[in-house]
Amino acid sequence: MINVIFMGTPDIAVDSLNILNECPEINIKAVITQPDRPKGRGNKLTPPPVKVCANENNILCFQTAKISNDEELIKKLKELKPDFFVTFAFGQILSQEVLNIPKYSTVNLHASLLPKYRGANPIQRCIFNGDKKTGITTMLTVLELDAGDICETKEINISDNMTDIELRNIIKKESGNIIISTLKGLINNTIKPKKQDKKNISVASKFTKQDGLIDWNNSAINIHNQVRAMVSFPNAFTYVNNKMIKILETKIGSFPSNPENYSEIIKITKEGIEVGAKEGSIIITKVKPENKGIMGAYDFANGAKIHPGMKFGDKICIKEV
RNA sequence: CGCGGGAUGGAGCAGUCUGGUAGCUCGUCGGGCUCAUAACCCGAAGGUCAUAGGUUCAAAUCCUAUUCCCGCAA
Repeated sequence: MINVIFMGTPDIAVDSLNILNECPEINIKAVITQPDRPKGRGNKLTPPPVKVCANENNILCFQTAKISNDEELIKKLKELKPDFFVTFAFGQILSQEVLNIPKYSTVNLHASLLPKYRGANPIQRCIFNGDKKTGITTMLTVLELDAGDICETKEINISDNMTDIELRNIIKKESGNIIISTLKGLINNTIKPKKQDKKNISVASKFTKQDGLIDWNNSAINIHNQVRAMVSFPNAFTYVNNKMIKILETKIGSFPSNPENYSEIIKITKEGIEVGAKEGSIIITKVKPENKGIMGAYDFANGAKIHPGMKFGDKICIKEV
């Protein structure tokens, strides 16, 4: 029996926790997650998804804002005598004292092919950059962020229209199996962790609201990648009639590049609103206007009286951030 | 009680301030034109205006309460 303590927070980690929990050779001694946070409309206190999952499965669950300073929790963790810590999107940096607790090691799941895209936002960044493939990596956790030796990797192909939500769901489903095989491999000594290739290191930072503003002087393919990388957050957006609209889904259009028509609406069809960009055009197919729900671009054009010849991005007034 | 927007035929919206015949762009159905069409022309069906009370001769519109949906900020 392998004794594991699982550390994670958001939804993407929930499947892995479930799969580990169902594995007969693995015993989850406890789950560590972030505290409940005020969230959404009305600032309601919301528990992290991993906590909800732990409660449903009657797994011991601790919440802490900073594990490396939580002497009481560290003491409890030592008493549980875990073989491994497994971390996945935990959102906290572990101290050396914490890393020393498990009998074998701390294993981290990371949603990229390390050493590419170290850091907080590997899933969205690889789509944003137009990559054709990414993957999942298991690694030994060290003090430096995502710099530990690599245990196993699994490659995932990114299709041309895949969104960050779709990619996240794939990773969510796949990651449970790779972590189990890594734990077994480490115990049986069939996995020999390898150093990361320092030449290929890159860091993936989080997006801010401002990263969502569409630059219509950008190429059609770059705008398309921006839109599909940001569907969950913060959303690609532009302005029309002095109102903000979020753009949730696009296709590459067929109109040729013409510096005169950057940001101009070329035509409106049932398929969507076609807009000029550098190196091609973009067909907007799904939008979310200010204070409205998600709707088809054609429906939006009907109601909001959008016509060819109008331009996106006019009358922009962005508040200082 | 963090701030704010919204609910009107099948879809997206206007009308509400200033109460008085249910409107716009589409969709659907029927007909016409066309080699043809996501185009154009003619006609039709389809709405307890979120719910419950109140004010009024009269409420989508004003007042009160309720439900549901959404944006922003953290």
